[in-house]
Amino acid sequence: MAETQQGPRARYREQTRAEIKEVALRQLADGGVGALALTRIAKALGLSGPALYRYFANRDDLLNALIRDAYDDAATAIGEAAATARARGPRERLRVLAGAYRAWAVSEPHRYLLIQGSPVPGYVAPDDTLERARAVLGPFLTVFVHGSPGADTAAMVDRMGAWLKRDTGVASWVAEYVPDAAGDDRASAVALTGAVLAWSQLHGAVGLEVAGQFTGMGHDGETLLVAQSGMLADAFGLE
Amino acid sequence: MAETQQGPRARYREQTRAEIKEVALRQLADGGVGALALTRIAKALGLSGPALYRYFANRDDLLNALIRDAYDDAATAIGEAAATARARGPRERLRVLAGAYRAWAVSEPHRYLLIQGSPVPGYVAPDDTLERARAVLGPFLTVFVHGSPGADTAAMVDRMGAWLKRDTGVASWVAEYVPDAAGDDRASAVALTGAVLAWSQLHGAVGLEVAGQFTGMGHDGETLLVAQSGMLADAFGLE
DNA sequence: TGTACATCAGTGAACGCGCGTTCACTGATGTAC
DNA sequence: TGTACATCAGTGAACGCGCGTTCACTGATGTAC
Repeated sequence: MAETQQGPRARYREQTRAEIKEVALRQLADGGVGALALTRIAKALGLSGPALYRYFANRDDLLNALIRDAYDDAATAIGEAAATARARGPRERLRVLAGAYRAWAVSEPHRYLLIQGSPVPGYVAPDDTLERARAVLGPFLTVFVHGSPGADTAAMVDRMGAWLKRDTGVASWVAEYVPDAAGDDRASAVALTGAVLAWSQLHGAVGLEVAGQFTGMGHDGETLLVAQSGMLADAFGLE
Repeated sequence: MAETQQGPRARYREQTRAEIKEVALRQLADGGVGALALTRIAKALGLSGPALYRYFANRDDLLNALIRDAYDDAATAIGEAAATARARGPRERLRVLAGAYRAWAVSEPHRYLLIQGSPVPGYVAPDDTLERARAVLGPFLTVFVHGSPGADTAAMVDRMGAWLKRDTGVASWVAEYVPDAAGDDRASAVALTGAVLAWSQLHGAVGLEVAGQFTGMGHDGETLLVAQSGMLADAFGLE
């Protein structure tokens, strides 16, 4: 936003920050979170260790930045898919969104693991994480608003309804993505139920694929996704 | 098996090994895989560091043992649930198995993460891991043998059928758990499809719950599972 | 346009830490005759 | 039952390593007048 007002120094600074994150991601890619080491990043960039502290307060600060970026990137990918499929029916929109989610995760598994993998011990997520995570899931809400879930899902819809009543943050999030459900408690709860179910299914399929559990089966991450989103669409009577 | 033939020395050795694993699990529980440190385990047991090398060749060896145990424990839990529900219909059996899977995972999240979490970087799984993982999933095969999956799942059934033809290991695994499908390629593929779908769904639900993503929603791990297994049962026309 | 000053990037030395692992050893426990 | 020997648990010292982070500093770049 204020970028154009920044002098060359600030621009150079931003660039170096980007380079640091780039190297950090490469380390993450071939060594996991444990392999993220400031000293090694510095060396890779031809800098001395302490120089990095000009750009990030400490290791956790860098980790935070990477996580924020990952969420934002994922949200963008999902958002674009949602925009593309806006005119389609809910059933196909679900498939497109699921495909976009998987595509992003599979193309950069280490970033997916960063935001959805095992909780990093000792790491405390910053406050805005929740908001960013919601930006990723938001488009899924729109798929299910007009769905009518079956008997097995009834209990979950009730729970989600209660949650909406209790937590104004969630309520306004739902309202933001599905404004046509404003005031309709039932529709909001249904949308939320569908989104959480979709999230759970996606995490299962993508998490297993990323962990390499499907190797040898014949590449079926996409096939699995089609089967799953079909099931979910059926369960909500989507067209 | 040969336990009764072992002298007191061997028995004592087994006991110390167990104590080491116990402390290791405690470390895992409150610090993740990165917190597993031989020297700290030794200190906790009142031993010097090098003493541990009498019991485990190195850190990876200990990790292997923990992973093996976790798989075996999970397999036992699922196996017992399967035995309990043997007389029930497939729909309810699925729910019971899913509940048992979740119960085990939630009661010891660190062990679940050990076998299903992010791949540990640099760690190479031993050969018998596959076999143990199959022991966990085996009972799920029996649920779906006589199911008739819908259109969206057709492609996946085909893939699984091809996999069964290609990989004799999988084929014999399926044959072991669902002997009544012997020679019936279609039924075997259907059973395998259902099991993989169930696995994926369970991993999603349990993985998110274990990562703490559901906190604040009101405890709905079980509700989610009921919704999911209901959907899956519907998709396969289970009774 | 030139000068004085402030800001900022980056350095090198140093800190304390905990880690996995090896080695040569001591002393207790079990085994063979 | 007693003795000689082999086996095994455990120790303490030591290794090299890479880590995050602090500190006092140098030199270049930007800014104000």
